[in-house]
Amino acid sequence: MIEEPFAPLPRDFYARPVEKVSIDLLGRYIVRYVDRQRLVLRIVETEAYLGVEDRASHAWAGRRTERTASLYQPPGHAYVYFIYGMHYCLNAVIGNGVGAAVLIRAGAPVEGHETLRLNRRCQTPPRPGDLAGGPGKLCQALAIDRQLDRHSLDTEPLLMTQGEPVGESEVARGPRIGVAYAGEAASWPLRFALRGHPEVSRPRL
DNA sequence: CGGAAGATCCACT
DNA sequence: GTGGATCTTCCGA
Repeated sequence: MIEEPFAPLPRDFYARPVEKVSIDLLGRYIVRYVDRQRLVLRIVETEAYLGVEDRASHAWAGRRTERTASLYQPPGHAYVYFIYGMHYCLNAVIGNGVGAAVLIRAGAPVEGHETLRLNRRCQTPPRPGDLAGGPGKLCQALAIDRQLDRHSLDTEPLLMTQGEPVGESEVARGPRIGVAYAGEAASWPLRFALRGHPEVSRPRL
């Protein structure tokens, strides 16, 4: 049967190896309700963070602090954190007990273009990547902050849905962004994107 | 308790 | 391509 694009992804969607989930999330929708308006982005870029064994992960070496407690929730919950004094980043938790998660790095506008643009305070018309071409931009466009940390991603006001799934042949991969400090893990190819999509963040894959 | 760094973005050269 | 903004979080002392 054909799944409706706005049917929520079930919790067990996330209960798989983090790399698989990172790839499978490409093409899916992020659906966000704000003041009864529905905003929709199609996910075009993700990154996998493996947890305890991954020096780039907030759960590296088994770290478990007040902030990173969210990484140890059951599958399909949100981990939203504040970074660089001004940005938020959204993750989907895998729930495997070692702190694995998928960072949502970029999305393409599907619904609510005008509100997305206003949230981002950018000129009209926006250029590709302006609205949600980066993890901080994506959260700003969707008005996501720490209030949504620990939110279950199969219910309003923030959910991930079936969207428009893609085949693995459409997926490009490469090293993750902004983790140069992570030693060997910095070169692991755990960044994934829809091949050639204009809304993917820089540098392009 | 202090200092350093950060899963980023933007303006400027 | 480079540097500044801005402040929470974390770790070591």
